[in-house]
Amino acid sequence: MAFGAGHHLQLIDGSGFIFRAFHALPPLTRKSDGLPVGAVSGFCNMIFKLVEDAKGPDAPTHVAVIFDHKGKTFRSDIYPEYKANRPPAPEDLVPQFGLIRDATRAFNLPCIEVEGFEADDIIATYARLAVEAGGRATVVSSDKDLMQLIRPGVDMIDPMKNRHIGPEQVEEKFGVGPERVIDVQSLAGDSVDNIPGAPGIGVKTAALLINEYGDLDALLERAEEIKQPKRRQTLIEKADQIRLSRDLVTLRTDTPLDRDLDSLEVRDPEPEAALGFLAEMEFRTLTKRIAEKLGAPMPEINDTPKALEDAGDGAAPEADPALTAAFEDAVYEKVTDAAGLQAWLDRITETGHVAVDTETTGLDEMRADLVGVCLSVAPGAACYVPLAHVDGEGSGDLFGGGERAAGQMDREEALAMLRPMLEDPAILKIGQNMKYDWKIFRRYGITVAPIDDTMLLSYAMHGGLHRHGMDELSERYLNHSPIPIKSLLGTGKSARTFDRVPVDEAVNYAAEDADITLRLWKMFKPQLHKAQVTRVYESMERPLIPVLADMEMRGVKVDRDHLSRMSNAFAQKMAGLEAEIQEKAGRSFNVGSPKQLGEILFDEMGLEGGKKGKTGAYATGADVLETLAAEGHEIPALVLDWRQMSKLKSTYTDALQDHINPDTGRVHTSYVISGANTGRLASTDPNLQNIPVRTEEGRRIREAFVAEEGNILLSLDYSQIELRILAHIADISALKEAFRDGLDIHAMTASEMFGVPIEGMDPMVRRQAKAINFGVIYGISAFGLANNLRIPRDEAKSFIDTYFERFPGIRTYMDRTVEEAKEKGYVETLFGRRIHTPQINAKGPHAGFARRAAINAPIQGTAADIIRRAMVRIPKMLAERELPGQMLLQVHDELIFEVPESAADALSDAVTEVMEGADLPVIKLDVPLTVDSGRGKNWAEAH
DNA sequence: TTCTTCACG
DNA sequence: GACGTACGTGAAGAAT
Repeated sequence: MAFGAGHHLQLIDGSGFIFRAFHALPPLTRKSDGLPVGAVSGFCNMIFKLVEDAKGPDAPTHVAVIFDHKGKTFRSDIYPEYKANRPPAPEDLVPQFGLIRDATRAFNLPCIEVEGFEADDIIATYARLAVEAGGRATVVSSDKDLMQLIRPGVDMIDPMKNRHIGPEQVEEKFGVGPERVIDVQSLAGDSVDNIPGAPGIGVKTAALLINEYGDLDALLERAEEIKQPKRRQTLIEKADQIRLSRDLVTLRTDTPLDRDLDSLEVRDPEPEAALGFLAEMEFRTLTKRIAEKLGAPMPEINDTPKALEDAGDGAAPEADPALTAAFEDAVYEKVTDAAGLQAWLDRITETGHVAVDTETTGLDEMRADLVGVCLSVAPGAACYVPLAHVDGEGSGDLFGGGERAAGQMDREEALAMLRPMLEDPAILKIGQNMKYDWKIFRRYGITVAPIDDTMLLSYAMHGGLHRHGMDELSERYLNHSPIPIKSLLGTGKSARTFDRVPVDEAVNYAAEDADITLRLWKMFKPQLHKAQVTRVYESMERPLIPVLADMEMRGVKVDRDHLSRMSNAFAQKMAGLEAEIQEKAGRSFNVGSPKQLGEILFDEMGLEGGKKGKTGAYATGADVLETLAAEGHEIPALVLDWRQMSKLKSTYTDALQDHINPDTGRVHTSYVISGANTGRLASTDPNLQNIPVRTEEGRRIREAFVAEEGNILLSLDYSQIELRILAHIADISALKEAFRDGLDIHAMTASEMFGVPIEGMDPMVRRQAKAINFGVIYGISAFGLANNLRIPRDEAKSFIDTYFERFPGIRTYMDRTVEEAKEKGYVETLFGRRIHTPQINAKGPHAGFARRAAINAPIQGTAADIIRRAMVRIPKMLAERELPGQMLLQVHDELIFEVPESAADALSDAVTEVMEGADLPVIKLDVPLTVDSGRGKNWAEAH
C-alpha cells in the first residue's frame, strides 16, 4: 500500500543524536577492550524506547534513521566558511560513527545518507513528501535547526529529554513561531556553524524585529524605518550577508533520495541481528531487556577483559559452523539480464552489505579489462555477472574465437545498475584486496565506498602469523581450498585470459571467491574489537586504500630515452668487462653464474677464503669479492663492476622501460598494504622503493623519473625517524635531548661512548657510533656489528658493552620487548599495531632471528604507522586548502610529490606540517619529528 | 620452484 | 660448546 493518509513517518536524526549523546552521556567503554561505546549505548536505548512507545494509534508506520554524509555539502559551495571552524570529531567518538550505523542496521532500520547534503535536508525532504502524500511525520531530534519544519502534519520529539516540541517550545526558543524560525536564524547567525547573520543581532533582537515587521523580506525592504541607528545601518549594509545566511539555514526539501517513502515501512527487528550486536557491544542490561521484549533467548556475553585472556598462541580461532559449512552445497547463480541483477541489488539493499569481486583480463589494474562481477550477500549465496566473455575454446589465435559469448548483460548497462549500489554510503562493499577492485571500478568511472577488506582485517589481527592471501585465509579459517585459478587459466604458454574462460566454468570459480570473502568478513569483523586493533584497521589500513589507489593510478612520469641510453652504455661496458674477466680467467664462462665464478676463483685459481654454503656452492657475494679485491686480485674487482652494471641494466634501465604504460606514458607501481609484517608498505611491478641512490652511477637512474612540464618533483623525508622513535620508546634522555637540540646524533653517541669531544671528531669514530646506533634498531649482536664494521668480534662486543653501560635504557627496552613477545606472542607499535612473533619461543637458530625481529618491529612499525597516518591526512589536507599537486610515491620514510612549480613552496610547507604532526593526537613523541625536503625537475635532483 | 645476489629504507 | 646471525622488503638470473 502506498504511503498516504493514516501513515506516520518517523525521521530519526542519527547524526545529531550521535554528537548530543556523546557529550551528554557519561563516557562508557566496552569492558573487554576499552572500545568507547557511550554514544552507541545511548542510541540503542533511544531506539528501544521509540520501539516501546510505538504502540497504539500513534505508532509510526514508516521509519528511517538519517545521517550526515561525510565530506562537504552544497552549503560549502555557497559559502566556503560554512562550518569551517568545526574542530575534528573527538578521538573517542570517531569509532562510534560506524558502530551507530551498524546498530541501525542491526535493528533492521533503514540507514540513510546522501552525499553533498546534511541529515537535516534529507529529513526536510522526507517530511515534505510525507505531508504531500497525505500522511504525517515526526522528527526525532534535539536540533533547533529542524524546528523550522514544524507545521500541521510535522511534529518533533526531543529524544534526549524525551519531550514533545511544538509551536510553544519553538516560540520559547526563538520568540517566533516555526514558520518564522528561518528569518530569525538568518539574522541571528550561528557561531557553531559559522553562519554570519547580522553582526550585533542575536535571537532576541531578531525576534523583536521579525515580529514587528512580519517577515525577513519586509524587514529588509523597510530597513530605513528602524529607529535605532546602529541596527538600521547593519541591516542595510549587511542585507546580502543576511540573505546568504538565509540560504544556509533554509533546509532543502528537494534532496535527491534513493529510497521512496514506501520502502521505509516499519519492519520487525530480527532478534538474532539485534541481540548479536548488543551482545557484541556487551550491553548487559539492554540486551536482557530487548531479549525479553523480543521473546528471544539472552545471548551469551563475553566481556572478560582481553588482557586476562590467553592471547596469540597462533591457533586459528574456532570457526562458526555456518561459515565453514558446505561450500559444495552452495548454489551460485549466473546473472544474465537486468531483472536478474535487480533481484540481487534488492537483496543487497536489504542486507546493507555485499562482498564484491571483479574478474578481469589480467593482473595489471591499469590495463586489465572488466570481464565479470561477483556478488555475495550471505554464506553460500553468491552470483556471477558475466560481462565480457568471448567464445572460442582454446583459440586465442588469429582464427576463430573472439566472438562475444551469448547470455551476457551489456557491460555499460550492468555498470549503470551497479553504480548506485557501489557508491551508496549506506551499503558496505566488502572485498579481498579491495584496492584492486576499487581501481578497476574507478577506471569505469565508479568510486566504490564505503569499503571493508578481509585481507586488511586479517593483516590487522594476524600480522606476523601468516600471509593474508585469500587461499591462505580460506584454508586456515574456513577449512576450504578454493578452486585454483590455474585450473581455469592454465599455465605457461597455453595460459588464457579470464575472458576466454567459458561462462559456465567461470561462474563457480568467481562466485566462490565472493562467497569466501563474505564468510571471512563475517568471521573477522566481529573479532576486530576483541583483538583490540580496531583503531589500527580504521585509521591506518582501511583509509589507505583509496589514497594508495589514487597514487598508483596517477603513476610517475619516466623518460624512456634516458633509460634506453643508459642501457646501451651499460651493455657496452659489460661486454668490455666480460672480455677482460674471461681473458684473465683463461677461459670463457658465465660471469653471471655465482657457481661458475666460485669454481674459477677458488678451485682453478686456488684463492684463499672460499667458503661453501649449505647447498655446497662457494659464496661469492659482494663482501667476499671485496675482501679478495682488497688483497689485490683483479678478477673479483672486475666482477664487482660487472655485477653492478648487470644489476642496474636488468633490474632498472631495461625493466623500467617495459613498465611504462602506453596510455599514460607513466609507470604505475602497486603497493602491497599487507606486504610487510612491520606495517611498512611493499612496492611491486615495478618496485619503486629500491631505485638506486647509493652509487653515483645508480643515482643517474633517478634522473629518468621526471615531472610534467611546468611541474617539479618534491621529496619530503623524515630525518632519522627510527632513531627518534627508539629514543622515545626506550626513554633515553641523552638521545632525546640531542634530538631536541638538533645535534648530530651519531657524533653525540660517539662522544658519550668514548669520551671524545664532538668538535674535530675522527670520522672513523663517528662511523662506528653510527653503526652501533643502527645495530641497536636491528637487535644488535657482536657478530653482526663485527661484520658490518669489519672489526674483530671481541672488539665489537666491547663496543656494545660500552654502549649499554652508557645507555642502560636500551638494554631494558630490548629485554622488556623480548619478554613481552614471549608472554603475549606479539609486540606492539606505539599506535597499537600488533606484530605476532610465533617463533620467539623456538629453539635453535630461529630463536635469534625471532628475538631481533621482535626488537626491531616496534621501532620500524611505529615509523611505518607515522607515515601511514600522514599519508591518510595529506590528500584531505590538499583538497581542503585547494593546493594543486599530488602525492606520487612512498619510500618508507619519504614521500614524493608532483606539483606545479608555482605551488611548490605552499605544498612543501603544508605537507611538512602534516608529516611532522602525524604522531598526534594519539600520542605525542618526546622527540620532535623533523622533515627534510628537496626539489627538482627529476628525482635525482629532488632527493 | 629455490637459491643467490643486490637494490632500497 | 657449536650453531650462524644484524631489521624489513622485491626482482632477476642461475640452478635445480
